[in-house]
Amino acid sequence: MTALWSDRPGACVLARRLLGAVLRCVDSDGREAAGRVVETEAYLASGDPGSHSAAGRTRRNASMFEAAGTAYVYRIYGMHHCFNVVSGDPGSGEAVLIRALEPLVGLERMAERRAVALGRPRALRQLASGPGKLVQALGIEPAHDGRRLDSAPLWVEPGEPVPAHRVRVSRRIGLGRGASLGLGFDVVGAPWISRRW
DNA sequence: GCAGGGATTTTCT
DNA sequence: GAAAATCCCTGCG
Repeated sequence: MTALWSDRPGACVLARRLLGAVLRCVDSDGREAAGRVVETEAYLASGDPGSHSAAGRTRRNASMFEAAGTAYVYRIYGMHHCFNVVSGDPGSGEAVLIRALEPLVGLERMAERRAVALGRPRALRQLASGPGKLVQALGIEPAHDGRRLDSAPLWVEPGEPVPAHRVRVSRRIGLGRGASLGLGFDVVGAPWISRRW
C-alpha cells in the first residue's frame, strides 16, 4: 500500500505530505483521470471548531472516523461535493480536504465532465482549482464515501515531493469559525490553486 | 480584477 | 429554521 498514511499521520502532517501526491479516479467506462495535489486543508480531531467531527459522529461524517486512508465525501451547499482523505488513528475524526489539483491525465474527460455539469466549457486552470471542481472533474461520487484509497477506482499515490520552500502555510477558507489556524497548505506559484490574493 | 448575490439540499439544533 | 469545508455569473471600474 501507499506509504502516505501507513504511519497514521495526524491531519497536519498528512496535509503537508499530500502536496505533490497524485489523485487518480477511473470511471465506469474505464477512463482514468488524475491530478497532482497542490492545495490542502487539515481538519483536526478535537478542539477544532471548524471540523465536521467537532460535534461527534453522525450519519454524515461517519467515514471521517474510519482508519487513515479512507475517503470522506460529503455534499456541501446542496449542490457540490468535497473530497477528503481520513488521517490519524481510527475513531479520532481527522481528515485532510483536497482543495485543488493540477490536471495531469485525462484532461479531455475532465473538461467534458465539467462542461456537462456547467453547460459550457472551462479553461484548463479552472478544471480542478477548487474542492467542488476537482470532484466534478475526476468523477468522484457520493458512492466513493467510505472507500479505501489504496487502489482503483479511486486512489492516491506518492508523487514528486514538494520542497519546503515551495509550501505556503495559511488559513482555511470558507469557515465561520476556526479559519484562522495555520492549517491550509498550498504550492507556491501553482496556477491551479483556489486561493486568491 | 473585485464585490455581490443566487442556486440548492442535507444536516443538525 | 439556519447554516453549510462552494461555484458561477453579473455589474462595475
